Formats: sequence, C-alpha cells, structure tokens
Amino acid sequence: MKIIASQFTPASIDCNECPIKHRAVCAYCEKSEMALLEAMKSYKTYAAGDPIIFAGDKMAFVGSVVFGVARLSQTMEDGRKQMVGLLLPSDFVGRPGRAYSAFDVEATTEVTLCRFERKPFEKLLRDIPNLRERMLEMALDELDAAREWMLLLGRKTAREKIASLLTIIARRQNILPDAAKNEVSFDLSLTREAMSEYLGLTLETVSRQINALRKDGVIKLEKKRHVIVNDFARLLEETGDDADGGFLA
Amino acid sequence: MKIIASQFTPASIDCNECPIKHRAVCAYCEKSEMALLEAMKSYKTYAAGDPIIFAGDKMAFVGSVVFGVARLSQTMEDGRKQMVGLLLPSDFVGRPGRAYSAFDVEATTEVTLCRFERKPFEKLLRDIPNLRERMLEMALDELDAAREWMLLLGRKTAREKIASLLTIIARRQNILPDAAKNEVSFDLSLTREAMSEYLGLTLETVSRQINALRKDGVIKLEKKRHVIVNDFARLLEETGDDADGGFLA
DNA sequence: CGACGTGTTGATTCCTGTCAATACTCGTGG
DNA sequence: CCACGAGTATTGACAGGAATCAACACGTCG
Repeated sequence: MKIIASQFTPASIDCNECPIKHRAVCAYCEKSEMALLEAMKSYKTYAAGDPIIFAGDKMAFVGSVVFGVARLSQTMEDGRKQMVGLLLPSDFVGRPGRAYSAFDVEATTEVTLCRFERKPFEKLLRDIPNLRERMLEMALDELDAAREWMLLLGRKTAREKIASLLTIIARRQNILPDAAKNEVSFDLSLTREAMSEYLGLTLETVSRQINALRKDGVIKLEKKRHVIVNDFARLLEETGDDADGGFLA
Repeated sequence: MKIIASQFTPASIDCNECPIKHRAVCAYCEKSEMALLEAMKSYKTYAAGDPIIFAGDKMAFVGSVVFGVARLSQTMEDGRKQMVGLLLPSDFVGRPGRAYSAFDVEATTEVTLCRFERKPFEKLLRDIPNLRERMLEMALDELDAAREWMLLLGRKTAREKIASLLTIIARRQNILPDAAKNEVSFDLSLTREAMSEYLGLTLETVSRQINALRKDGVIKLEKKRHVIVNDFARLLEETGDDADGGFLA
C-alpha cells in the first residue's frame, strides 16, 4: 500500500482555519450557524482514482471538497464516458433534495471532503437562510459554467477545446497573469484520459493537440503535466472565445 | 405587419388562472406572497424570432415563460452558435444576482413572459423563503438537465442526438406514452436549424438523420414538423441511453 | 529487470461538415 | 389566379477532422 499524504492530515479541521471557508457553501454563515454545521461535519479522504459515489447509489451524504480534485461523470452502456463536473476545493458534492446520485463522482487526485449527512443537512438548508442563499448562488454559478462547457463540447474544434481547458485550469488555480509579466505556469492535475473525458475527445487527440500547441510555441511542457504559457493572450486567442470575454465577467 | 395571436391575449392573467402556477418559480408561495408578486408582475409577448435579451446586455427584468418556447444560446465570433437552454412554459428567464446576461435569449415561437423587474424581485427572493426554495430547486434541476445535455454533446452520435432530442421534446410536452398504446405524436416547435443549434450539428446532418430514422421506421413525419412514434421504446433504444434510465428518474 | 500506467506517434477509416443545387411552403403582390 | 420571393428543408458530392486500431516510448514501483 502506498503511503498517502492524507495519513498525515488531521482528522478534523477547525472551521476558522478551513482553507475554503470563504468560498464553500458555509461561506455566508454566522458563528452560531457555523456551530451547527461544525457539530455535524466529518472529514473523509479518498485516494486518487477512488470512487466517491456511483450513479444510482443512495446519497447518504453531501459535502465540500477541501483538498484535491474530484470529477463528476456519466458513462454510457458501451463505455463512452463524459465528465460533467470538475470539482475543485470549495465545490459542493451531492444534490440536496435528491436521494440518489445521477452521476458518478470519483477522486482524480487525492481528495478530502468535509461531509454532512444528507438528511440533517437538508434540514439546516431549510432553517438557515444564509446557507440556502449560498447554495443557490453556487448552483447558478455551476449552471453558467455548464453552459460555457456546452459551447465547448458542441462547437469547438479539438485545438480550441485544449486551449480552453488550459485557460480554465489556469483561472481556477487563480494563477491569472499579472499585467506586468504575461507568463503563467500551472500543473495539470488531470491525465490525458481525464482531459479527453472533460473535452469529449479521445486521449490520442488530446495528446496530439497538446503537442501541436507546443510545436506552435503557444505552450511549453515540463514533465508532461506542467504547462508554461509565455503569452497568455495568445493562448486565449486559441480558445475561439471573444478576446476579452473572460476577463470582463 | 403580421397579425399575431398575442394581440388577442389578455393584457394580464389572474395568478389563480395561470397555466404554469404549479411549476413556475412562484409555485410554493402562499396567498400573501403571491399578492406581492402579482403586484409587480407584467406580461410581455414576443414574436417568433424576436430577441428577448442579448448577451452582455443589462438585465432589467427576470421572469417566467407562460406560453411558447424560447431559447438560450451562445454565439462565437465567427458565427458558430450553440443553444444552451430550451425554455418551455414555467421555465425561468434571467439570473438573479447578475446584472448582465451571459447569454442570448430569443423567442423560438411566439413567447409570453410574466416579468418582474430584477431588483425588486431579488428583494423578494431574500424575503420569501418559499420563493428562494423553489428557485434553488429549479436551478438544480436545470443543472442536472445541462449535465445530461453535456453527455449528448460530447459523446453521442448524430443519430443518437436526434433520437434524444425527440424523446426530450416528447417528455417535456408531457406526451408520455400510455402503457396501453405505445404510440406518441408531437410537434417539433423547432426548425431544423434550431435543432442543429441544440445538438451541436449542422442543419444538413439533422435533416439527414431525421430522414434516416424515418426510413428505418423509427418515426413517421407529417408536414415536416409533426412526429409520430409508433414504438417509443424503439426510439429510446436509439438514444444510446440506458433503456430504463429516463423512466425511473 | 519486468510489469503496469501513462503518453506519444503513425496509418487508416469514417462520420460529420462544407459547398452546392434543388424542392417545398406560405404570404404577398402583380 | 399565378408568379415571385423568402424561409425552410432535402439531397448529393466531396473534403476534412477526429476516431480507431496499433505499435512503441517513458517513468515508477515492486
């Protein structure tokens, strides 16, 4: 058995110290409300590749991603697979008001969840306006993201899809380019296969297009998973999106 | 100028008589809460093809589709276009908490909206828990629908896409097949072009695949826009989805 | 070292897009 | 009444981009 970092993470975290407290579903809660959540939370860590929930399974809990990357996906009978959600720290897992999961949830890297049993959480959602408000806001944000993703899946070329994914990952890691230095670098926490599931491509096409972008000088690669972008504006052009759309939003 | 039906529809509707009162955003509201909404609502009708909001425009209002079909879509600089929402009666238009629309909204058929000014509506959303609860529920439902749609866009073949769209339209018009007679028929309120925007295809491919399904005896056509399905189970097989997935949900 | 997971690269196929010509439908106006 | 035109839909020929099938390279771990 591999030794994984989680074995050294504390069994629990003080909510005041929580790295996602400003963006998670609890972000708007007041002290007294936090106490209610804190009383019922528990942490669980999943190894990279482990399933968290299967589609059709009973959802006993919901929760927030604290560390790591998880993904939401759907699989067709013949094995075709499409990722439909990329869950980074502060993102919410599970759907209140629904007993069974419509999607598979898997850990992509090692993932730590802050979990709540579904039923009690749903009660808090009814009782705490601040919680429900944040939940609504997050759902609407995800809906917007899903719709951007639909444009990518339905209309973009393979090259544009790759460029778009790279900018999305760069943005979500908050490694936005300085006005001063236009260079960014970041890790792809996804394998080529995971990228292909995200983009609706085969992993071969992903590999080819990444290398095409490299050959064209749009990106540089280090160790296959680390990307260096010298000219972020150039990468943005390759996405097919409006030049400035992403930054004004 | 063409004479349109809307010129004969009443300027306002009593909420008690509203055809969407059980499913719209106001569905959970009590009498006193309905009164607040009723005081601020106004109706507006748009002709088929008319824009309702442009992406980037200030959103002065939000509202519910009462009659007709509208669509939410995104356009790339070079004209590629992807529909990202199909809005049928009771569906909500606009995003509370956001001043500018991220998407284009257009009337596909003639559409009547029950509109609320955005700012006052947002205040009610804060004040009326029943309203916020329904709003959250609708947002989560739309998110699930968007994720199903992503599977369609990313992984399904053209033929599967068409079959899927037909079942979606049949379901949303609540023309589910009787256990007794397995035959359903319904109108496509979408042009071939609108279908292509929904499915991430060209209109030529849509036309070809519809006719392929017809030649294979899966569907029959009347007047190009009316579909008759003799064997709904057969159509479901063509979608690529799990045979029973849709019905258990 | 060998096995496995991951990634790259090549040859080929085929589905869908593109370009183009031709019907069909429905109003409008001569 | 028929001709005309615009919008919608079908059909064909062809091209191209991504999928498929297959071989091989790289790194890590046992």
